[in-house]
Amino acid sequence: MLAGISAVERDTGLSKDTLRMWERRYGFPDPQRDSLGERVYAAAQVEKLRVIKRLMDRGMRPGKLMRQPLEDLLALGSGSGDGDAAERVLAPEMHAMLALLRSHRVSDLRRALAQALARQGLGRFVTAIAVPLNRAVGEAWMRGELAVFEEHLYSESLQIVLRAAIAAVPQDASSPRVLLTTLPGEQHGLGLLLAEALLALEGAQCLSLGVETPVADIASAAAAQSADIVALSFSGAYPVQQMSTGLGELRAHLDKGIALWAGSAAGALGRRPPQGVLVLSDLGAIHAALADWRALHANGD
Amino acid sequence: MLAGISAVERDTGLSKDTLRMWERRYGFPDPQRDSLGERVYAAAQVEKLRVIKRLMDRGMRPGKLMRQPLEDLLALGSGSGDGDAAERVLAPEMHAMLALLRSHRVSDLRRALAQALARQGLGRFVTAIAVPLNRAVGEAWMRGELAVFEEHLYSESLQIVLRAAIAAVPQDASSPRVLLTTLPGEQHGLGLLLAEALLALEGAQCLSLGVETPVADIASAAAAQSADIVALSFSGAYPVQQMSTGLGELRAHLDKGIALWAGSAAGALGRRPPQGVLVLSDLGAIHAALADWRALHANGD
DNA sequence: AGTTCTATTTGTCATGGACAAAACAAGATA
DNA sequence: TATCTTGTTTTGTCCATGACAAATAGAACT
Repeated sequence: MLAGISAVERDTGLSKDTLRMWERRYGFPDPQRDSLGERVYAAAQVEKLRVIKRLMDRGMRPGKLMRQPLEDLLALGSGSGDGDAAERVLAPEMHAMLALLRSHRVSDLRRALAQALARQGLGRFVTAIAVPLNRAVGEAWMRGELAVFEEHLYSESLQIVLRAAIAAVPQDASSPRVLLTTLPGEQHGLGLLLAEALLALEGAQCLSLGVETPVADIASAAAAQSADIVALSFSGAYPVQQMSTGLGELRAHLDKGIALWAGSAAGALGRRPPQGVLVLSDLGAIHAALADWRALHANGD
Repeated sequence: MLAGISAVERDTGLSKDTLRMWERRYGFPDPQRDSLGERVYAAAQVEKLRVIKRLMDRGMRPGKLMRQPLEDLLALGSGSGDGDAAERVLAPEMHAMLALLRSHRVSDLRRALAQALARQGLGRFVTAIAVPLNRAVGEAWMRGELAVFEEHLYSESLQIVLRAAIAAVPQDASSPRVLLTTLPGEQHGLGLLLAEALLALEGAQCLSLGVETPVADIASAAAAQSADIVALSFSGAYPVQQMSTGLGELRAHLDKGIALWAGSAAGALGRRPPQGVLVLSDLGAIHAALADWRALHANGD
């Protein structure tokens, strides 16, 4: 269970440069060396690095995390939830779903998701089930209660259910036309799918490019499809600087008449949102944003 | 239209180290420097790097590609097809689809795909339409006839059609149970989806983990789901060494009774396939492989 | 409490050297 | 002719260290 620096980079998302720098500055990680003098990381250290990465995505700083033992880090992870109470109340069937996931009853999980969807409707399903479940899965992973492959199973199941639901929403030629994608480096597509579901439900005409579309190509696509809105999705793991730069560039490439929305759970961008970009800090904000857009473009634009 | 080394790494898939090394050895790329002495790549060079990368994925060596002008590289790309004749004959409606893609008629493209699927059946659709279309799209991209976002549109459309088709295949509790995924680093999920379609069609019970599952987790998942077969998909861009190492490791983690299949277009692995791994060089090989498996496990295992 | 300024923290980039693994070429052997 | 061995070239990754700007935290000040 030993990994070279390249594998660690793949598995943690931390660059080789960063790994070496941390070792130099903080003394962690502390890899062994093979006969060639190359770093060899023990599995436990890789695990700790993954936890640290996830905590950093929540805004914590590496210098303080680095020396703490793994246990304390895990405590940090579950303790800092700011909406726990609300979630626990909201979660009648969520726990059942988590249990299904833990016992690997995938088809039952998929069925439970589909049933919840049918019962509550797509809109409530997204905000009341999918979003809190996402967070719960992430936290369970960090506490070590969930293996990576279980996270994959969850992600796939939800994706299948959502895609089917989106396909079932009737698509008339209504406005606005929304182009959905993520910037290069953002491989997380679930948020995109959730946004697409809500938008489609509100009668917007959605077109998804999938993940990781270069800025110039987003602009081309928006022009070619005569989109009214370009909606980007960001996960907490996306570097703030890249987000800011990317949004600025895209805004410059994009026709003035096209709105640019950025959905991001990370609050960091909230302070200085680039001009001409609407930051939605929450999937729930989509409804209001769409209403605003429609009010502004009511005169048969 | 200038990019830092980090952006080039993202957009080309070439590591920073490789980019610097090429510059040192071959004199290309030849970036300008900003006021800080950092590399700044012109868009044309990034474009050429992308083409070179794709040619290398086909087995060509960088030393020879590097000094040739872009035009010659493009010629290499389209000329070296080894099945052109067959494809041109097979492609009655493929060209129509490509035309739809080029004119950005996405909903029409999706409809055309769905119609072809309904007419020919899932099996023939995959081998006679999806696979050659994949290749055609890739080549068109390399000739500069297709923008990145058009490739994304294509990929999304095909994915939606395929997922719907797979969901429509009745899933009884028949054997074998197949677990599908890709190794870390392989983000290309279309091949996986195509394989899943064919397997589901043959009555196998498919469970996909999506892309990039760590080796240890694949093994855990296979055990938890009591899979009979683990099927991995590799694109041409996947490093041969990583493929070989990964397959070997996975084979070691996996129970002896579980078969390990690797679908790879790259022939490079064909020479030295790791022991206990069945290499399928072609989606068409799935049928035979499954028949073999069933023959071996006929006695109600 | 809010704002400006300074100090610290942190990630990324550059350089140049080293080396193994892969690919290739050539010669030897069956 | 085809296959195997062996030497050579090509190629990517890794290492160490130094430098610096951008982000953040903390302090001083209005």
